[in-house]
Amino acid sequence: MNPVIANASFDIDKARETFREYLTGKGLRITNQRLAIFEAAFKHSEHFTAEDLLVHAREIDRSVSRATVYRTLPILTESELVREIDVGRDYKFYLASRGSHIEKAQVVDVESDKIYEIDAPFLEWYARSIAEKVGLEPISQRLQVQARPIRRKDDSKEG
Amino acid sequence: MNPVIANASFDIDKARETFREYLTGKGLRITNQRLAIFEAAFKHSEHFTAEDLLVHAREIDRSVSRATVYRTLPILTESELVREIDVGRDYKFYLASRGSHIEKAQVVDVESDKIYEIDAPFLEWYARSIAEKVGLEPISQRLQVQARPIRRKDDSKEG
DNA sequence: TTGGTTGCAAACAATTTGCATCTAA
DNA sequence: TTAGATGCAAATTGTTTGCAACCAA
Repeated sequence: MNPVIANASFDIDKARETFREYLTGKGLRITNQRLAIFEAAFKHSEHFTAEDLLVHAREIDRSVSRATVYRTLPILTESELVREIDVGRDYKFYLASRGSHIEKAQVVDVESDKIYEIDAPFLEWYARSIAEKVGLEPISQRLQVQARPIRRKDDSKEG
Repeated sequence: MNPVIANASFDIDKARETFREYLTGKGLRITNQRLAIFEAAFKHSEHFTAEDLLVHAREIDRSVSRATVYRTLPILTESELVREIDVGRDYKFYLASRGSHIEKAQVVDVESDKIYEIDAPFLEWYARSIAEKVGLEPISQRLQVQARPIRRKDDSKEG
C-alpha cells in the first residue's frame, strides 16, 4: 500500500556493485553484455520475461544475444538480485529484487492476466509448519492464487 | 498420517461413473481410449506424468496414443477427477482425486526429488485474504515449498 | 596469453495440432 | 449416418547447447 516508502531506500548503484562483486567472487567475468542485462532487469518496474529482457538489454548493447540472456538469468537469480516467478505458464517471469525481504504471494487475475505481488508475512512461518510435518526444512516457498474480480450477487453474465 | 482411513471410503466405481456422466453431459463420447486413460490414472497411487499415464494406459489398451493422453488430461482435470500439479519443472504432474477435499500444499524434497502432498486447511482462507487486498476472489490456490532434510547443528557437510 | 564468454544456429523436450481415417451414438 | 475422436507425424515454443571466434583479466 505504500510502495514509495518501501522503495525509497532502494539503490541501484548498490545493486550493481553487488552484481560485480558476485561475478568476481565466483571467478566470472564482468562483460558488457552482462552489465547491459543487469541494467535492463532493473529498468523494468514490473515482471518481465526472458524475451522482454532481451529486447531491453539490446537497447543498451546491440550485441546481446538471446543465449546470453538465458545464461545470465541464473546468475542474477542465484545472486538473489532477481527473483524467478513461475505461475504455471509456459514461460517464466522475473522481477528485480528491490529491497523488502518480506515474502510475497502472487495473485494472478485470470481476466486481465495481470500478476500482483502481495506481501505475505506469514508465508514463511506457514511453509515451515507444513514442511516440518514430513521432517523437512524450507529452502523457499511460493503461494500463488488464481483469481477473478469479485462478482456481486446480481452479476449473472458469463465470459 | 492415516491414509487408510482417508481412502477407506474412496470408490473407483463411483469415480468412473462420474467420468462417464461428465463425458455424456458435455456431449463427448465414451471411448475405450478415454476409459483406459481413466483407469490408468486411478491405478497410480502417486503423482504421475503424462508419459507415465501413456505407458500405463497402453497396458490396458494398446491403441492409446500420446496425443489422446494429452487431449484427455484436460477433461480429467476439468471434471476434477484428477488434479494438475505444477511444481515448476518442465513437465507437469497429475494426481487422481480420491475423496478428501482439504486443500493440499506440495513439499518438494530437493534431495530425493520426492513430492509430498500435505493437508493445508488454512490455505483457502489465507489465499482469500490475500486476493481481497487487490479486489479479487480466488478461483484456486497453491502453496509449494522447496525443502531439504532438517540439518542438525553439527552437520557441516555440503552437497 | 588464455580460459571464460559470446553469437549463431541447431538441438531439445514437453505439448499441441493438421489431417485422413475411424467409430460411438 | 455423421460429428466427434483417434493415431501419426510434423509443428510449436521456451529454453539449452555445441562450436569457433572473441575478449577480459
